[in-house]
This record gives sequence, structure tokens and C-alpha cells, in this order.
Amino acid sequence: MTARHQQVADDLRRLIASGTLPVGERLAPETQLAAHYRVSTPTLRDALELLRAEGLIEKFQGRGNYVRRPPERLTYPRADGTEDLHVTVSSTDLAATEDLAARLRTRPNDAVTEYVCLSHGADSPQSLAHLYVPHAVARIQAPPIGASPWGDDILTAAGVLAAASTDQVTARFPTAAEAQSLRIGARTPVLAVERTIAADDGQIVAYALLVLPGDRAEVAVVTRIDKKAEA
Amino acid sequence: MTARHQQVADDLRRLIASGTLPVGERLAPETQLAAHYRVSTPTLRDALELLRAEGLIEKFQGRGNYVRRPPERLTYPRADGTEDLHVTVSSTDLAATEDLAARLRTRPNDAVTEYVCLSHGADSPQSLAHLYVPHAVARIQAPPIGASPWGDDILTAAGVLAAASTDQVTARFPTAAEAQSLRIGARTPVLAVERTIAADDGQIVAYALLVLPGDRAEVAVVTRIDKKAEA
DNA sequence: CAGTGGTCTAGACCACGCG
DNA sequence: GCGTGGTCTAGACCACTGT
Repeated sequence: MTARHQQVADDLRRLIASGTLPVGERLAPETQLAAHYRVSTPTLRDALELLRAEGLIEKFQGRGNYVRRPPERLTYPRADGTEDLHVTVSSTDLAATEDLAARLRTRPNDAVTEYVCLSHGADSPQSLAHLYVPHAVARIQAPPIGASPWGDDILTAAGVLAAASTDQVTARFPTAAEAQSLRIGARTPVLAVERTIAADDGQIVAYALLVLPGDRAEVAVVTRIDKKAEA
Repeated sequence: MTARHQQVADDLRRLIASGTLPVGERLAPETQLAAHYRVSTPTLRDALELLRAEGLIEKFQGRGNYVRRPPERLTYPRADGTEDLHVTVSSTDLAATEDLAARLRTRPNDAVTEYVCLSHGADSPQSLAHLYVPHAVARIQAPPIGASPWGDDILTAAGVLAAASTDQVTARFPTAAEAQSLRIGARTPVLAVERTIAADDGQIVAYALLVLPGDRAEVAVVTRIDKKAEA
């Protein structure tokens, strides 16, 4: 009663775990795999889709499926310096959409700078961050290089005083643009982190949308519990 | 160049947003929808899959697809009392597997109590939590009722002193068992939170695995930033 | 029972990557 | 050019739901 594509995925997973299919190895073409498992191509693709979401394989259009190296999981926040990430930052000025204005607590059409940070790990993109700062708060055009994947240092460079940030984390599918930037499939779940950054007085100074591929990133949160007796 | 199933999803999304398809309304059968949009049934299912991952529709085997009420997003942590959740807790004793023992920093086969907390919202399951407490730390058989969806109060009831917890949040697909418990599709992304709970002395006192449906839950994290100048 | 979604088949055509 | 994955078609069969 287990679904057909699950059985196929289980078998391939076993082959990868046992080392029969070593890291970096190219899998047989999908048509051959389908023939081998006696399933149709859509069914085989469903199986590969699962493995991809687990970060076990990687697909390349026109080249084939490859066994991924055990994913170097990126953790957010706290890169801790151990990370070897190459971060590309670009900035644009734009007028706030209704949606964006609501999040920044400004008015639509107010001028805002958008920073797009794309971080690359050893061989694949690791995170995509969109940071929005109203001109009324700060305005720097040339973003620093060698920066944090989350755009933190952009704020520091701009002299923005951040006192608290609120993160809302959800799981969803990437948009077409996100999938392309991160080089993931449209069906690989992503962690979406919506971060609102406030100043001391509660004023919202920036809004950020971070998208992390579910197969190679995780969010780490440490909470210290104060002794408090609650009923 | 937009994919066919994307176009269909866009149109349906528009119909829902505009109120043409009101909340609670049943959609036309998939075969009819497929005929209407001139697509095959698998393609139409891909479209519905997207809407389901967004929490816009709900599927029921043998009944049809229904427009969901604007999802009452569950936030973790901090239920804040506003939530009206019905929580079912069950407990079992078991011997730690190798994997579980590693997380609890105990040895395999050590006795552990497993608590399974399933919380229900207005009309659908909202969260699934597995909490593991070694017998060496505490042992209560009858869990309290009307409890927190995360099992927090089980720890309090057991007299466990928790000082800090570390959460690792990832996005992935549910296992078959998780999908069934939460009444979601196998292709609806979930937030998986792995929580390690430590005592004052750093000893690990419990391990929890929380699974939240991506279409109706989110993780909220508030960080206060201390003034610290880092290069 | 009839109607519905869940899953699968066995192809087809296109776009991309590489030689 | 050729081989690859990306997407889609037009069905089929089964399991589940409600009457």
C-alpha cells in the first residue's frame, strides 16, 4: 500500500546511504531508472523530487541527477565566522507598494531602498535576502562587500539603530524567481523568514524577507528560560 | 512560458481572493475543472497542490475540494492564551533508538517516555509534537489534560528544571504518519522544529520534535539586540 | 451505489547543456 | 546534433465518501 514512488525513493535512498552511489556520482538517466524500476517517468520524477527535497540529490537541466555532498547546513542567525560564504549584494531604489508600506509602517509610494543579498556556499546558492530600508530612515547606495547573508551589516553601515527584531518563519514553496535564484526546484520547500526590525522607540526601521532552501538550511533559535512560575 | 498549472492556480487564486469562490464553497470536481481549463487531470492537480500549500483550499478524499477559511495561523512559541486548541496527549514507554539516544546524550536502549501531543484548532489539526524524556530525568505516566500543544507543561508537571532550549527549524515534507495525523497532503511543506531542552548544568533533559503544517502555522521569534559593536 | 480524489501509465513535445 | 530533464496529455484503476 506504500506508494510506488515512495518505494523507489526508499531504494535510491538506501543506495546512497550505503555508498553504492557515492557523492558526486551521476545517476542513470531518468528514462533508464524508470525502466529499471518498471515505473513511468512521472512516477520516477516524484521519487527524485522527494530525494531532492531531502538534499540527497541535485538536478541539472540537460546534464542529469547527481548525488549531493552531505549538505553543509547553513544556520540562521549566527554565521559564527565558520561559514565560507560569498555574498553578492545589489541595491535599487523603489516606491513602496501597498504591501511593503504596511510592513514598514510607512505610506505607499514612499521611497525605499531594496538590497538583495544572495549568498553562495561551496557550490550552490545558500540564501536569498531582500532588505527594505525607507529613505526616511537611512540611505546608502554602495553596499559593503564581504557582508553578512542577512544584510545585518548594511544596517550597521547605514548607522541604523536596531533594538529588536521579530522573525516570522513559515514553510512554503518558492516563487519562480526565488527558485531560479537559489537554483532549486519549484517543489523544494523553503523556509521563509519575515523579519521586522525596530528601533529603541519601537519605530520600524527595516523589513527583510529571507528565503532559505529547506534542503540546505535551518533556523537555529536558542531560548533561555527565566525562572518564572506560570500556572 | 509560465507553466500551465501555474496559470490555472493563478486564476483560481484570483477567484478566491475576489470572493467569487467564497469560503466553505466546494470547488467543481477535478475532472470538470480540468475540462474547463483544457488541461489534463495531473496538471490540474498540480495547480490545486499549490493552492493547498498556500492554505487556500482543503481536499477531502471522496468529497471534493473546499475553499478554506482564511487560515487562523498558529504561532509557536507563545500560544498567549488566545488560542482555542484542544490538545490530546498520549504517552508510551520505549527504549531509546540509537538516533534518539544521541540527541538525549544517553545510551541506546535506555528507558524513555514518549509523549505525543496532537492539537486541534477550530476544524483541523494544528500541530503534532513528540516529546522524549528519559526515565533517568523524570517519569510521569498520566499526562495533564488541556495542556500546551508543545508539551511544556508536561515538563513542569514532572518537575523538570528547564534552563534553556535550542530549536532547529527546517522545512521539509511530512512523513506518511505525520501527513495522516495532521490531515495534510504528502506534498504540503511542514515546519519541523527539533527542540533540545537543557537544565542549568547543561544536562539535556528532554528532546522534542514539533511538526507544524506550513499552511497554517508559523514560528515567531523575537530577538532583542544588545548594543554590541562587532567589527 | 455513484461520485470523488489518489495514484499510475505510456507515451509526447519542448528547452536546455554540452560537444 | 544528441542526450538530458521539464512539462503536459489522455486516459486507467483503486479507495474512499456519502446516500
